[in-house]
Amino acid sequence: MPTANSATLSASLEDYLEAIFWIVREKQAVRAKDIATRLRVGRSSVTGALQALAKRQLINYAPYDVITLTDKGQTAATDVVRRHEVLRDFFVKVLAIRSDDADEAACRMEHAISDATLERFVDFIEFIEQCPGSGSKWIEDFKQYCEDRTAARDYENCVEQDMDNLRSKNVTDTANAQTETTLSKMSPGDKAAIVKIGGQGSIRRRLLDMGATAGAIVEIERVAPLGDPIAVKIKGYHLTLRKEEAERITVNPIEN
Amino acid sequence: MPTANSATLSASLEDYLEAIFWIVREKQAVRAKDIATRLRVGRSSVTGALQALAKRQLINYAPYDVITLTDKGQTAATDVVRRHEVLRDFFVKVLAIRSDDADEAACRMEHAISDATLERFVDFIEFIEQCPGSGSKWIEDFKQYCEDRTAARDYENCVEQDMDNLRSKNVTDTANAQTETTLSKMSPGDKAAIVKIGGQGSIRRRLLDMGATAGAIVEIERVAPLGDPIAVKIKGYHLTLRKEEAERITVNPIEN
DNA sequence: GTATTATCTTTGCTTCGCTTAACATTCGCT
DNA sequence: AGCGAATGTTAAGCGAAGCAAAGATAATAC
Repeated sequence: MPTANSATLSASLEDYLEAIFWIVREKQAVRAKDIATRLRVGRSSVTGALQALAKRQLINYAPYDVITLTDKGQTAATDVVRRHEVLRDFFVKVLAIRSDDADEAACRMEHAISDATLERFVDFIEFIEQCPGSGSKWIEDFKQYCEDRTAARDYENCVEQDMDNLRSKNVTDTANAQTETTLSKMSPGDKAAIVKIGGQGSIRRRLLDMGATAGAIVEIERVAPLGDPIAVKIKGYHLTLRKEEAERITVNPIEN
Repeated sequence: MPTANSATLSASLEDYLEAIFWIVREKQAVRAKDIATRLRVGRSSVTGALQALAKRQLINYAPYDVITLTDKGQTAATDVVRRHEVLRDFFVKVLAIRSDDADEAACRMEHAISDATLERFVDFIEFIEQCPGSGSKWIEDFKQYCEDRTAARDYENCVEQDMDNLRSKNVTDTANAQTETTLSKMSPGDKAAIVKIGGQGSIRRRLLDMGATAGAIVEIERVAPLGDPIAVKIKGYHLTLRKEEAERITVNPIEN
């Protein structure tokens, strides 16, 4: 039943195809050695992969002969390369990730992304580039914000200074300092930016460890009947806080 | 050399761990059957995976006994789940992907994302939620833009109307209609928004097929000495245009 | 308290992707 | 031309992940 033929290409074979694509660009001929070096794989593995690709009619292959992409292979390779480049572009242009890190990340994710998702990434990048007025300035802000945060994280007790940083820059400039409240007063679905984490229990430690310094967003997920265990999400982490802990956390509600 | 023990967890084992995590949440006890159903896998495969997880001290497992996560397993599972949720949140909140599609996409990508990249996603989501003033309105615009585009794509000759759409909404509101030029006049590194694709050669067809309607961004990559073959990138596709083809494409340059 | 059913586990097999070691071929040099 | 080095291929084998079928155990029914 499981025909190993056309339908889908394994991540591994996609990598080989991609490698061939690039080597064709860089050099004239494609040698197995180059593929092996590029993919950090034994030469014999390359032979195996080439045979698999040939069986799928993606490359023209005969032992000891030069390797070329068939039309079908060219199409498939182009597709993989596009996925890679779209992801890398996104990482670089939007997430402000260093170019080589972005490349590596793209390499790993390119095999897992769905068509629909990929197109959304494309649209997103395009949208940003179309909006020099608001969009790219906004992205610039984000990049700046990334740098500040990373820098700030190195300090131990960075709560106050982070707060200042954020207040002055990114948070809405309308004066909402008056709306400050504590986490214990919020309801499920609400979001808030952390202003200050009081107390010094293990919770505080844990929050700081996960990077929940001032400015981080807390989302209230569930509040138990008496308001005691409060389930929140912060930086993607789910966390359950005691009411007394939540009371020591000053936040700035965000209108939805 | 390749120790199969602690260091990294295969994508498959991460899936099992994640499944256990969720089943613990939903039901009381974790039964192998549930895992099998959830992961669409034979029961015997589950046994195998459980043994592998037990060997890595991630679960407490004895034949025919109930399954629980060890502390280490709990940590590992939480980590996987966080990756999943961060990605899903990003897909839903930023890319405006339907919730269940987002879930599926996250499921596939969660095993491939690096720590650094994940944190950037977290920061990005946080940044958006912190900026109700500019950020989320801007994201709303993007969502709107996505819908418009998808709708518009259904038409055959949607160039003109797409153009109107974009002009009135997202493109900078300063009057830059005067700066229109043709693709053949741009230099490497330049970016431009497509205004109109003239002619009716196969290139036009190809451009439309890849979704390069008006508003799409073209990036000039290389221009040959006499300006004849022009290499461009559009929607992630690399494309080589003849000069005469490029002359028929009206564009709106984007200042860098 | 047994009998039936549902659920696990074991066994044995397949595929994939990789490895090392040995063998084959081609290339480059004199 | 011929020899050695570089490169490519085959063979054997390993671990991961999956499957089906058969055996073992637990849960339930009667």
